[in-house]
Amino acid sequence: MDSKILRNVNLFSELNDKELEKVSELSSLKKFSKGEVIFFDTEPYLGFYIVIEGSIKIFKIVGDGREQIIHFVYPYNTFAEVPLFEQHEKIKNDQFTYPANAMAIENDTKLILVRSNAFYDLLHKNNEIALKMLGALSKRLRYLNNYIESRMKDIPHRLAEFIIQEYKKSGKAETNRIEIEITKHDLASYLGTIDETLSRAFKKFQDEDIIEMRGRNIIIKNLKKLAVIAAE
Amino acid sequence: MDSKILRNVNLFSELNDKELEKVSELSSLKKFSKGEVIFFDTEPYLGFYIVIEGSIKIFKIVGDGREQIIHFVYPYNTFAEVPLFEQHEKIKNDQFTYPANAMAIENDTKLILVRSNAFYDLLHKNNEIALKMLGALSKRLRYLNNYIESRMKDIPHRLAEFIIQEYKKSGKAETNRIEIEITKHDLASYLGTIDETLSRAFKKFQDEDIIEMRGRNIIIKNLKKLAVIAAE
DNA sequence: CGTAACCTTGATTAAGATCAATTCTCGTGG
DNA sequence: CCACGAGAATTGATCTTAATCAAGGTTACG
Repeated sequence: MDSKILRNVNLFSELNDKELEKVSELSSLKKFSKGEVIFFDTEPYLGFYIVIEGSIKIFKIVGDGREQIIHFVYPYNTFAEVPLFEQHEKIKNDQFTYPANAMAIENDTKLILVRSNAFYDLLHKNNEIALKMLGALSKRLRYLNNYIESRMKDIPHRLAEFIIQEYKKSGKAETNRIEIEITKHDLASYLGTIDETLSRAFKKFQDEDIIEMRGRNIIIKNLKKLAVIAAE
Repeated sequence: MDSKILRNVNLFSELNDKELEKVSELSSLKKFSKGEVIFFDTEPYLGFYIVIEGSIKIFKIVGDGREQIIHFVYPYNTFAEVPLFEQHEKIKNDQFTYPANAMAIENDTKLILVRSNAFYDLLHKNNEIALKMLGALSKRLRYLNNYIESRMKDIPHRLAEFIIQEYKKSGKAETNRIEIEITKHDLASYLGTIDETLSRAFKKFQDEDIIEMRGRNIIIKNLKKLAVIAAE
């Protein structure tokens, strides 16, 4: 695999050529098409992934088979690093599985798999990497904290939060139009609900003249009201 | 503060005397009585804590003022480490607050506050500490993952999970009796519900002859059934 | 032994899931 | 270019779970 790609990954930015080469040797580029499963939460842990192109979703299956999306991962971000820090012997003996399921949500999704064995040594030698990982994990912890907090609010509330978040992400300067990149089904799952309930929440916002919709495009007509709903 | 106490904290086990002394200098032992607030999520971040004696709860306040307990912390465990790994400049300028609220749940709860400035240097020099922190954070991530997963199940399910977990913790060998250490109110909040609903769930289990209760003592009469409920 | 904190019980209400139909959208082949 | 069909999205009716509201009962402890 070309070690040049790795250089763009924030996690590896401090590595010298030799180290980069080492990671590269034990990493591999993998391609997935839309809907393809990257791993199930029952599979033994091999290593963590970096998204290079496309996007993936991390999800759990609850009781009756419904999926609950925990997050989406976009280029140059990593996922499934957590088991790395278990006792290494256990990973070697396949005693660890992935903590959730992962699936590609776009065609031509390109990922790098970094095998845990390769990474283990590096982590122990290179303090800078450990610190970067700490940064990444703490970011994830903060995210999960927010996630848990927002799960205590009702669905319109969560949807309002989501729309505002997307609005902030998307330039926001000149236009009030945002486009959601995922299917409504995935959005419902991400918000912790089902298609019908999401649909009704969208309808409610339209009836109240807060948004206008055109397929996957949302035009925000009353940001203030939306913010009020999101805030409480 | 006596640096001998610090030696018992797993996080610091690899430190030499000099390093330990350094941490000690910038740490302080604090005592709290039951119900005393350690920090609110609106206060600027000073550093993380280690529980030495007693116990504390970490919680969020949701919309209407109800509290939602995220976890309990017991002796020799740390809490509120996450903001440590933010850009240090921001912490210095008080731009970070604690991520949630913390309160003592026992009298004579003794905590050590490790100020982030002291710790910052250490973390950058001592790879072993960074690795231990990685272990601690990944453990927490796994915990939150489970927490999110269990929040998708109904209350009897979550209660069954809790009872089994407690049963496993408590020796479990000879007796089926377990004692819950926290109030039912805190348990309700931890399970993400209210007192009345928890009470009804307990009643349901008693009516079905799964458990028997005597105050805060639970006698498990049918572990198998309990496991079935917990499993789905 | 009295009072406050803790816990339980019952009746009612509300949010969202489930079940069951439609309707909409869009790509494909005739 | 149109018609068809499949998947996506919407809508309505009903059901379930747990929150809310309102009393009571229990326990612990000064």
